[in-house]
Amino acid sequence: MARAKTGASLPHCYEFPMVSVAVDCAVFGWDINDGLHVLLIERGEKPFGHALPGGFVRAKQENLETAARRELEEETGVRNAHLEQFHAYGDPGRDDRGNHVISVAFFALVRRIDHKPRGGTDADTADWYPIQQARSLKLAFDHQTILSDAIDRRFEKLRHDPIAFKLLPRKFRLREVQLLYETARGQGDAEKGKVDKRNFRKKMLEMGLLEDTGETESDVRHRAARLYRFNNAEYEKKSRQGWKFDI
Amino acid sequence: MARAKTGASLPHCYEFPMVSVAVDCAVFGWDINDGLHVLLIERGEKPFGHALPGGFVRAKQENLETAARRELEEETGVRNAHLEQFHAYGDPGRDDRGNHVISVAFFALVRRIDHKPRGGTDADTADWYPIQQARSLKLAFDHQTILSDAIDRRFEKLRHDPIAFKLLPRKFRLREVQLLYETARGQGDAEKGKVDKRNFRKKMLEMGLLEDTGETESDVRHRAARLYRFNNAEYEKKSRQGWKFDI
DNA sequence: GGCGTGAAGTGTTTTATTTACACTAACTGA
DNA sequence: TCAGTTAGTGTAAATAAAACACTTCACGCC
Repeated sequence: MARAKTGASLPHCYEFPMVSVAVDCAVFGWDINDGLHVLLIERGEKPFGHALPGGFVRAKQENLETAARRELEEETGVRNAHLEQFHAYGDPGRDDRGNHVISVAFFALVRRIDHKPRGGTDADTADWYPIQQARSLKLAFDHQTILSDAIDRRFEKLRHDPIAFKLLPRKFRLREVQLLYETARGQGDAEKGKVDKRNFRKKMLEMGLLEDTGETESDVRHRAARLYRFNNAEYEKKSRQGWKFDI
Repeated sequence: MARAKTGASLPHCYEFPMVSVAVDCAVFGWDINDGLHVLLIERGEKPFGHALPGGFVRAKQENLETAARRELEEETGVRNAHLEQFHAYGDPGRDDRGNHVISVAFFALVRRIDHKPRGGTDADTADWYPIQQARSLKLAFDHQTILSDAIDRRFEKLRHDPIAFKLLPRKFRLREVQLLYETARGQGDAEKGKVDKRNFRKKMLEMGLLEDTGETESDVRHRAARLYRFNNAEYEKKSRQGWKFDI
C-alpha cells in the first residue's frame, strides 16, 4: 500500500501525529530435497531491493493476522500458510521514508512445493532464497533484523510444537521428519543439527502420535520406506491431559 | 493520553484512516512474603474500571519499549522494571471507543518492595492485586486476555532465563530463589509448582552462577541463612559458550 | 540451661532419560 | 549377481532427575 503522496487529498485527520501499522512475514518454505528457503520480494518502488513481504494494516477492517495473510497473498500468491506473530518492531526511524511505522512481524511456514511464488500487485517479484543467501543480503528497512530474529528465535519452536507436520505431506517417511527436525535444531542447517537415526525414530514412535499407514513409498530405486501419518486427534487428547510435545 | 475530542483541532491529516498504536504492561510484582501480584490501574475516564497500565505511543518520538516505560512511570510511578514485549493485539473492535487501536503488550517484572504504586497523571489510581483476584476481575478492553496470556505463556520463561534474579535483592537466600521458581512453575501459585529442596539447591549451586557472600541474614529468630549473589559475568561467559540456563 | 519452635542445611539410592554405537534388509539397475 | 542406495533395527553405558528424612542452628521462653 502506497503512502500519502504530496498533493493527494488527505481526508483523515487526527489530533496527534499517527504511527502507521504494518505487518511483515518471514516465510520459510520447506522441501525435503532442498532444505529451507525464505520468501523475499524484490520491491518495485522505493526503497528498492529485497524485502520481506508485508504492508500496511487496513484500519477498522482487519486484524493483524488477516492483514498478514492478505499482504502475503497479494504480494507473493502464498495462501494457507501456518502463521504466527512473533515480535513488533517500532523504532521511529526504522522506515526511512519519514513516517513512523511499526511492524508486527509474523513467522510463517509452508511446503515449498505448494507455493511457486509469483510477482505481486505492485510489480514486485517474489522468490525463494536459501537461508544462508538471504542472511547475507542487505534487505530494506530493518528486515534483516526481523529475518535474523525469526531464524534465531523461532525455529526451536518446532521442537515443542508439532507444527512441523504442517510442512510435510499427509503421508510421510520418518526420514523426512528427522531431516526437518535437524534443520530446525541447526537453525536452517540440517548438518549442524544432526541426530542419531535410531534414537530419533525410537523417540518419535514412542510418542504415539504417528500412525503407520501400512503403505510404502513407490518409484524409488532402493528399499521403500513406510509411510506414516500424524494423528492430530491423539495429539489434542494428550495436550489436554497436560502432555507436552518435545523432541 | 486522551484521544481527539469533537471540536478539537485536528491538524494531522493522512490519505488513509489510521490505526492507533498503544502499549500495555502486565506488571508482576514479587514479594517473598506475599507472592506475586499484578499492577492494575483504576481508570479515571471512560471506559471506567480496572485496566493494565498503558497508553498511546508518541509518533516519531519513541520506540515501543520507551513508550511502555514512559506510560508505566506516568500512570503508576514504576521505574526500571524488567520489560519484555510479548504480543501485539489488533482486533479492529478491541477498543470500544471507536478507533482501531492495536496494543503491543509488555510483560514486566519488579520487586514489589521497590514500588509502592501511586496514582497517575489522569487521576487514575494504581495498586497491586493478587493474581487470582486480578484474573477474576473484568478488565477494560481486552486486557483480561492480555493478562491471561502473560500469565499462561510467559512465566515459563523464568526457567530458561535468569531474569528471576532481577526480582531478588542483590544478596538473597536460596529459599527465596526456590520460592520464586516454584511460583513461576505454578504460574503464580507456588504450591502448585513445589519442588524438592535438596534437589533444587544441588542443581542451583552446581550451575556455578551463585556466589556465597560469606554473610548470613540477620534479625531472624531461627537459624540464619547464607546469602548468595548472582554472578552475572559468569552467566554471560557461559552463555557465550552456548550454555543454557535451565531449572 | 533445657526445651520448644522454626527454618537452614545436607547425601545417597533409585529410576528414567539420553547418548553412543554398526550391522542387516530391501529394492533397483547395470 | 553384484554394486549402489536408503530403510530399518537393539543394547549397553552414561547422565540426569526424582525420591526420600534427619541434623544444625539461633532464638525466646520457661
